[in-house]
Formats: sequence, structure tokens, C-alpha cells
Amino acid sequence: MSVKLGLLALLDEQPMYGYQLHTTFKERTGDTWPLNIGQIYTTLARLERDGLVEPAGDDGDGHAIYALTDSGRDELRRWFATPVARADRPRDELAIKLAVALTVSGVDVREVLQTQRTATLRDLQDLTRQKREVAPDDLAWLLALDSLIFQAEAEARWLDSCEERLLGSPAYRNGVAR
Amino acid sequence: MSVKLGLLALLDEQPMYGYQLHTTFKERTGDTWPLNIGQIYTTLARLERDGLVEPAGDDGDGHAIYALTDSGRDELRRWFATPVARADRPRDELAIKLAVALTVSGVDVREVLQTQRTATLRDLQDLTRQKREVAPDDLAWLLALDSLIFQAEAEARWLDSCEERLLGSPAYRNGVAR
DNA sequence: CGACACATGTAACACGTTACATGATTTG
DNA sequence: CAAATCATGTAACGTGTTACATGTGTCG
Repeated sequence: MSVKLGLLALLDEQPMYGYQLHTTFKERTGDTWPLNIGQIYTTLARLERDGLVEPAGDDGDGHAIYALTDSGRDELRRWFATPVARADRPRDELAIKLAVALTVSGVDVREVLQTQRTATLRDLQDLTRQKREVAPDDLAWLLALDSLIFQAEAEARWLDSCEERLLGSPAYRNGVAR
Repeated sequence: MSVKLGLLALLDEQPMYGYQLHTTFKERTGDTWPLNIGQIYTTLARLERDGLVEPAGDDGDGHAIYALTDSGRDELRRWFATPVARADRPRDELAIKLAVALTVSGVDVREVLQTQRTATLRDLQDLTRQKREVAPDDLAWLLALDSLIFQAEAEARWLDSCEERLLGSPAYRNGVAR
């Protein structure tokens, strides 16, 4: 839903055409989650199908401008008024991976943990460096980076706590579960 | 990919039939991310299509047992050997929401922040309570809960940092962006 | 002229998700 | 017997994603 509603929000600010939406979305989210230009057009088509946006003529340059419908504005208002619930979020691949890694044979859980931690800490360094390099007035990007940083930190902490918890498990001490 | 690979991992432990996979997956992930039973069968069909699992006769009770193929074991090994990358993860709906909320008219960013924080803190309490109630030997569930808790804490921290950052923005002080 | 940015779109697929159909078996 | 649990599946849809086709305009 992120892409759909994100585009909706940008169109609320100002009616735009596809290419422009792509540029704007990239600016606003700091290019953290790259968005294929093709997806703009597929998403716009679906939004129009659902009556949330409508073609609003062209801007004199032949661009296919889209604008929100009333229904689209409603949807957007509802989005902003409703918190993102934990249940709404996609399954956490890492959590599932570790949960099952504990119980399958032939998997070295220590190895999995360590590989992940290395990657996570590298990400954390990278993100911190990026944050130093961002223009300090680029609010949107700063917030996006902060979000990723806090998440990576939480992940590192969680990996540590997993390690600790597992120290009590004999299979783990042997390097291989079961 | 979480469901696909999760089921693959469970089948590596032991060939099983669909219903059994459902039960086991629920146990292992602590029912945190409920999995519709139907999805087991659609996923199994796709795994078979891709040559990662194969029917392995029945267990004498007429159950449709599935087992990993060599290719499936490869896939699984690769999964465990490769860290989950930040780029692999789905877009963060909350981050996108706040990033765009800053720039659209008629949205009270304070309100959005506050609504989210309330929800996040409630989640945090809930998760903490759940954690107290879990059997202390239920490792998988404990880990899953911890993961959610760390994430919720990170989210709360991030929301605070957003608030702070925005204190510098005049539009924010007026309650409405733009 | 050739490369590159601008601009629009489509066909096809992956994965997740669920509502529904269907029937066997168990148990209060 | 009725309700619940066990068990298997399918049709259909939503969102995300990308490779590809296609064309215009601009600039070195």
C-alpha cells in the first residue's frame, strides 16, 4: 500500500504526470527504496480503476496529468488518521529465518547469526556515513535515514539478545542445531 | 519470500503434509504473523512448480506428504548463508507516510505523529505483557516477541526524533504543514 | 550524429492473501 | 446428532516488480 498511498499523497499536493511523480517520490524518500518508473504507471492505472485519481487534461506540454478524486482525498485522509498497525506489516523475514534455523538440522545457527550481524553492522556504518553527507535541510531524507538507522540498531540489539538466549541451548554450543 | 522459505525449512526438518506445516509454522513463529491455511497449499503448489519440493507419497494415513528436492535444499542453504539485506525489505510504510505528510497540505503532522506514537506504545505494552505470559522454554516465540519489541522501541525512538527535528520547522509549530 | 534525459505505457510474473467448496473424522 | 477439528484444495484478486517497446527532445 505504500506506493499507492504515497503517490496519492503527492498528487494531493499538486496534480502531476507520471514522470514527475517518479522524480518527486525519489526526492521525498531519499531514494532509499528505489521505485521503478514503470510501477508509477501501473499504479496510476490501478488508482484510476479504483476511482481514486482521474486524468486532469494536460498541462500544455502534452503531459498526462492526474489529480485526486474526492474518493482519493478520503482515502488519503483515512491513511493519515490511522496508525500503521503491527499486524499490517509484512512478515519479518529475519525473525522467521532465525526462528526456523533453530530447529532444522545441518544449520549452524551461530554462523547465521554472525553473518547477519556483520551485514547489519556494515549497514549501520553505511547509513551513518550517508547521514553525515546529507544536506542538513533535506528533512525527508534525514528522517528516512534515521528510521533505517534506528531499525538497524534494533536489529543488532536483537541479534545480541538471540546470541545470549542461545547460550543456554546445548545444541547451539555444539555449533549445529539438533 | 518468508513463507516460501519458511515452509522449505520446516520440510527440511521432516517431510510433512500441508495441515501439519500450518500447525508447525504457527508454533515456530508464535502466531505473530497468522498464516491462512489456504496459503500453505498455494505455496506448496508453487514450490512444486519450481522444483523445490516434491510429493513423497503418503504416510499411511492418506496425507499428501511433501519433501524437499536437492534443488530445494540448495535454495535453503543459500537462504541461511545469505544475510537479509536492507534493500530486500519491503518499503517502510510509516517512514513513507511521515516523509510525505511533511509536504502535503491539510495534514496535521503532529496529529499523525501522536496517533502513531499512541499505537506504538500500546503495542509495546501488549508485547511486554505477552512476553511475561510465554512459557520460558518457548524459544522461538520468545525470539519473535523480542524482535517485535525491539522494533517497536526503535519506532518510538524514531517518532521522538521526528518530533524534535520538526520543532525547528515553522509550519509544524502552526500545526499544519504548508 | 549519437548519447542521454524526458516521457508513457504494457505484458507478464512473483508473492501474499482469502473466500469458498468439499469431505472425513472426532467428540460432546 | 451436531459441532468442532482435521484435511485438501482452487479461483480470484491485490500489490509489487521489471523487462521491453516506443517515441520526443536536447546537447555535445
